[in-house]
Amino acid sequence: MAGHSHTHPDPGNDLDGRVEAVLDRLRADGGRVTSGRRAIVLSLLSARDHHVTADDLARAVQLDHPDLHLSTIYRTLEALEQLGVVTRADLGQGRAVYHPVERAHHHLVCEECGALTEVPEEVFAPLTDALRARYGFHASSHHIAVSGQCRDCASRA
Amino acid sequence: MAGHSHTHPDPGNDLDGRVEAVLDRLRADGGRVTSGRRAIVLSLLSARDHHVTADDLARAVQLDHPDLHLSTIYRTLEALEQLGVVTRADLGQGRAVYHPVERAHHHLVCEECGALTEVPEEVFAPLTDALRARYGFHASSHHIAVSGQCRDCASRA
DNA sequence: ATAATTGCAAAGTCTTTGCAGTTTG
DNA sequence: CAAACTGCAAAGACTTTGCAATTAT
Repeated sequence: MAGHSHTHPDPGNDLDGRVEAVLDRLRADGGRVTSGRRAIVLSLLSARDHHVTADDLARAVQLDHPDLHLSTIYRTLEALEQLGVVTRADLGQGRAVYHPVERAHHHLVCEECGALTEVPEEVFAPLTDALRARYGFHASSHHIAVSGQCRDCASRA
Repeated sequence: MAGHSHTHPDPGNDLDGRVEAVLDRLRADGGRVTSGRRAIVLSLLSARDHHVTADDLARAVQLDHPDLHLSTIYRTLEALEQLGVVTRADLGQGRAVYHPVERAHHHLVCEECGALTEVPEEVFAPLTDALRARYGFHASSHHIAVSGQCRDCASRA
């Protein structure tokens, strides 16, 4: 993403603006905005190419807000999820990752090395279409996790 | 409930024989066969159309073996999984279901009512082929859980 | 005999929840 | 001010593990 070179050294696209937009949605929903929440949203949006666990987020945010408790992270993530801002994807084993709702995608989880691969939704569309047609089942847009072996682990075997 | 043979070998398929076959594999692997393990295997194979959780299995087996502990179930399931006799499928939220390795299939998990739908592997084959071709990712045969809304819950919405 | 299995209790993960004190709008 | 958020501690669901006692082979 080539940056606009005028006055803002903003990475990619206007991060602060997007953060504020999310916070506004929170407010519009009757929620309050605290510095903790702002930090959480910022961290979440900054890492939009990564998937973060609640714990990842806690560690990141706690650099600046040492007292921000994990339970707050969970509660904030829950609020954001309800707003449709983030998606939670269960990877199995009780772990879940969160990420901003942008590109719809699914996940490949390597059972051996744990590697996470993102796959655009389109790849899954034929499947989800078939599930709807044949089973009446409406798959969630961001919640499919496929486990197996990643390329490296498979070739090593 | 048609289990009782008069004098026939079981019409559908010989359950006892299959149980013993599994137990033999256990022995062949250096394992021991206990009455608890036999009961677990029997219960597992009897319910092959159902998916059972470790807890389901415990409740079933404990009718006859009241002292059989949940940890034993888990350990036995782990052994059976290593033998390739059962598969464990993570459904998200830390829950897992086990079932004998027979028909390869995947799962649709309704986020609202929890309903579990089995889908034969063939339906997923185009997807898993694509994942292999495009990402080098080898999906496990029995481990895909798709969450979403089942037909009933979707129509109710 | 001896290595595997078992029950039990305890610990481990990840997540959720009840409360009382703080803060936001 | 009232409603919403927060930290804390505790609980919850599910699974794993260390041990000494038991049991299969």
